[in-house]
Amino acid sequence: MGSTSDNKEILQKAGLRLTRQRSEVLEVFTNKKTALSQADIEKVLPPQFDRITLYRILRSFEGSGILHKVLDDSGTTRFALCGHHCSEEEHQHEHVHFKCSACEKIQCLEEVEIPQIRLPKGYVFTEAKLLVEGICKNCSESR
Amino acid sequence: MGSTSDNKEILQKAGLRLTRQRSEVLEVFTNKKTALSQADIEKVLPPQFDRITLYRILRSFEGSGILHKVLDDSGTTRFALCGHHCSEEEHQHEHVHFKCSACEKIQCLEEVEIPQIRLPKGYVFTEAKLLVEGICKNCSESR
DNA sequence: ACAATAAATGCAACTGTGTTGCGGTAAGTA
DNA sequence: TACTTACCGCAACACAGTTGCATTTATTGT
Ligand SMILES: [Mn+2]
Ligand SMILES: [Mn+2]
Ligand SMILES: [Zn+2]
Ligand SMILES: [Zn+2]
Repeated sequence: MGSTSDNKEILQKAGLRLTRQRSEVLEVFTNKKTALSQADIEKVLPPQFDRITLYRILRSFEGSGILHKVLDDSGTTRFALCGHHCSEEEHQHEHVHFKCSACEKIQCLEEVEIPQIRLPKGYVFTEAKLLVEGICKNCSESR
Repeated sequence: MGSTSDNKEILQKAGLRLTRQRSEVLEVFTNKKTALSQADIEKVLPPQFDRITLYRILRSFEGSGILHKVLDDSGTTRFALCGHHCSEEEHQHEHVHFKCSACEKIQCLEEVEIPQIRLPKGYVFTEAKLLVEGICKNCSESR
């Protein structure tokens, strides 16, 4: 449950002003625990919430290390809350993203690290992004 | 260099008719060896080439195992040529995709396999897609 | 509490990608 | 060569992404 003071802290740390709109968006992310597309968020936000404002909030959150993009071959961009260690200077996301083919939800598996990759000679490694598809815990248990 | 007979074989195996348009698209993929977005392809194709035709060719190639989608957090879908073992029934892509932050090109590293991932209890593994970012061989050598 | 100021919002307008329907065209086949 | 059906090309539309600019509002200092 994201309290107002939590939101305030998060935004202050990021050097962003605390506005009603940003709080609402943060609420959405702390309630749902999955990666969300802009459309997903719009569905749960009040209908008068401005589309462009949401768009800019998402980008600014991404830039300042509050959210990170999640890879997905569906074509639509999704975002998820960053962990502790992310800042404007550096994002740290060496964890796995899991997409459930039953419920279609994508979640961060913060505890699952991406194994070391051995690249061919000449290639320089910077970062790895791993999407695992399968059946999530929820869906595999509920049957 | 993709010869016409190569193209014919590829399409026949996929159960698709050999048309001028499909040949042209296949040419593009065999010449450039990177993953390509629709916009990338349009740039090199003759300008009168129909956008929707290209769209449908890409989807039908994907469905029949000639092309596969490549994950990318840029938002635009990219495609790359599948290896030998892909068919309409099953795609096999347990290899790494590499995105160069200098030239922005994405290529398949067919020889680099995705390591085994150990998921938390309750999660069922189906498939993994890995994008590695860094500097490609070309860019790291040419300086 | 108030004013100053810089950041953030809201609206309009536009670009580009993705998607479907349908009538015409041409590839495969006998 | 003629037939059948896949494929193409065009029109039209849905929707995500993006920018400029005027207005509002959170923050900071008085
Ligand atoms: Mn994550
Ligand atoms: Mn590949
Ligand atoms: Zn699920
Ligand atoms: Zn490069």
